[in-house]
Amino acid sequence: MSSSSSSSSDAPGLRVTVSDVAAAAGVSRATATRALKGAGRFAPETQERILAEAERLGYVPNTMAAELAAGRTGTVGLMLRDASNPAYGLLFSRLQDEAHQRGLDLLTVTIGADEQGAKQVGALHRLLGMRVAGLIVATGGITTAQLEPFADQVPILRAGRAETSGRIHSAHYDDAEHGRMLASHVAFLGHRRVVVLAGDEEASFPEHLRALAMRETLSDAGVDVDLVSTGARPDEGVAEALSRVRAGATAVMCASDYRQLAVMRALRSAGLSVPGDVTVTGCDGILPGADLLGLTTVRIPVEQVAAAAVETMQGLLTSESDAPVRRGFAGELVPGTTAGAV
Amino acid sequence: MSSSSSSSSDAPGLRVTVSDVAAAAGVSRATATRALKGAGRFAPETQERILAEAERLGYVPNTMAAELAAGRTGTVGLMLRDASNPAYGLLFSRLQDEAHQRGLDLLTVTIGADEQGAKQVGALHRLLGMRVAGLIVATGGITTAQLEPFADQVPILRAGRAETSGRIHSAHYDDAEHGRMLASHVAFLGHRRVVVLAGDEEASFPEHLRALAMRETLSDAGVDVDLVSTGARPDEGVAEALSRVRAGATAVMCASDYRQLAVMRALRSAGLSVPGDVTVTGCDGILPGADLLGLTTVRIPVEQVAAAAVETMQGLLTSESDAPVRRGFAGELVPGTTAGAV
DNA sequence: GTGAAAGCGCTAACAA
DNA sequence: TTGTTAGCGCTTTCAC
Repeated sequence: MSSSSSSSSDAPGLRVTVSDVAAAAGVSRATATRALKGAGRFAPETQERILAEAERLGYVPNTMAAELAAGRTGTVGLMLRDASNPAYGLLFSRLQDEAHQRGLDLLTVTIGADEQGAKQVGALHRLLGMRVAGLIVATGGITTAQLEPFADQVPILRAGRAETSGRIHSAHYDDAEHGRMLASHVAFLGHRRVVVLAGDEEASFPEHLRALAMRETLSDAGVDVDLVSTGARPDEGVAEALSRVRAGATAVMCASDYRQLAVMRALRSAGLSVPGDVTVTGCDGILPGADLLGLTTVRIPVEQVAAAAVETMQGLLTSESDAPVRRGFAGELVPGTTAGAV
Repeated sequence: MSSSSSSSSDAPGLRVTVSDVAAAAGVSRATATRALKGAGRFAPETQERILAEAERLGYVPNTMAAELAAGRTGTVGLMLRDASNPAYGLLFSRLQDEAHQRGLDLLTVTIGADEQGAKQVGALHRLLGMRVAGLIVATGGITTAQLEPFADQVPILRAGRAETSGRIHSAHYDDAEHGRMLASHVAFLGHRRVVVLAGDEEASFPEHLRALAMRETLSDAGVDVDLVSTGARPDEGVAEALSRVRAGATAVMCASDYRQLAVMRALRSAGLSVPGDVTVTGCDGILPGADLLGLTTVRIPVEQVAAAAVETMQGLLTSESDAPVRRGFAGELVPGTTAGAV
């Protein structure tokens, strides 16, 4: 069938190169390349033959070679925070979907939430080393300062959390608004003394933002606020919160659903009822089964943030606009059964 | 400071090449390469100088070029099922951790649970196109037949679900055992008529395995079994299950925690109490807050599977052994409050 | 210990 | 329409 020279039958798929395909089809490498990707000029019937040979040989184009030669990359790098947290898992999933729909390829590396700075930078370099066309950063573990040096060489967008640098774009949750929504709800329910439980700035910036907004909103409403700020682990500070409850607080506002779960556990073993004795709120709204638990929370707009992130990235990739893009999104209050009137 | 020729100051990091570094340090490309990666021969002080220049210029090695030239890849590809499911999110997270600890780099692509075959193959080719050194497949969406052609060119390991092909390795959950564990528990509690609710073979193979094992174990114990087999969506078949309960079944065994949640929702709105009126069980045990809901389930051994997967892959990468590796792991029964004695 | 040279597999002008 | 010719940035013998 084929009238080429020096082709080996029974070729091992991944070792097949364009040259092999070209030889098998009796054309030059250049023609094969063009026909294979359907760009440039070539005779339809030539293409047919080439495609057939490629298929027959099990040709899988070498992406690295292609991108190296072309001098550009078709992929966008994604740095993700540990996906064991469903909120990040979902964000990951949605980012993937959006990218896929828009024809962008995503290459993902993840970093544990608690990794050292060195590892974070390592992951960053791994992606940059592949010369990704753009970078989406969905982890708070990497700082603006670490990102900034590369900002004028490749578009960088932070997803999930707001950015302060003028050179880095973002599609983020409006966590301050989330805090306000929940705080208003609690104040409206008539609570006059409230504990706000959150990770500190270091441990979780989003939680920190939420907590600050809660405090402010509550204070403005004339509510007494006990701010308990702790580390990253959800059970930290729970005991402290409990003692404040015993001292008279009627509600515990948690900066995340994880903390809310931890508080509910503690309350349960302390024999206190929710919301009978204490009102509890969280934030995230991603947990499957949250409805059965009746969690009072805010459902964060993961889908919107993901869509905005990918859309913005695509815009940055095609246009040459320099203006920093910043888009914030607020979620929706989910009034559950864990919050009650005083 | 530097006595090189034709170097531009203020170089843009990602555009810096070894040649630039070499020139800046006054050595040849070859020497620079060696010193940079600390392999081969070079004078310690030369290396020092080269490293310093690299640092100063913000050199980020081009991975594609490196791997193309070297003819090998340092990364393992990971095909992941949609991480919005916490069980996969956690698996993802643990695989990452393990790989990281063992010095393997993971490159991830994900595919929605419901994607067409074409997209799955597209993702597979994307990874193979990068000439990954190995492939870990953590999605049921891709079939053995699609994988097999490549099995002798690159080690392939399936994570999570068992493999039947003799050329593909696996580290998987022992889902049949999970089914047995739960069924024994329910039989032990004295239920004599039980509904088993699961996705069919097509929709979810693991669920299918669990369900079959449940049915067999229950039957062997002399229990009447109503097998309700449906599609992938967790709420499918719930109405059917309910009607069987009304017809006398005292327990609903779900093949996943998601279904368990769906059943509990339905039961709640139907005014039936758990476990008073009906016993409900699930499987997965990954949901945060499952303890608060009192879910009766099996906690699948994600950590063990992830560790085995990466460990095995590393072995395959280094040794030349051909023997298929198959390792199955069973989880632990989590007796909750959703299952009661008759 | 260091450098020169020959590619890795592919793409992209430019000729033909 | 097709082929020729240079590379992309890096690695790696193999001489010096």
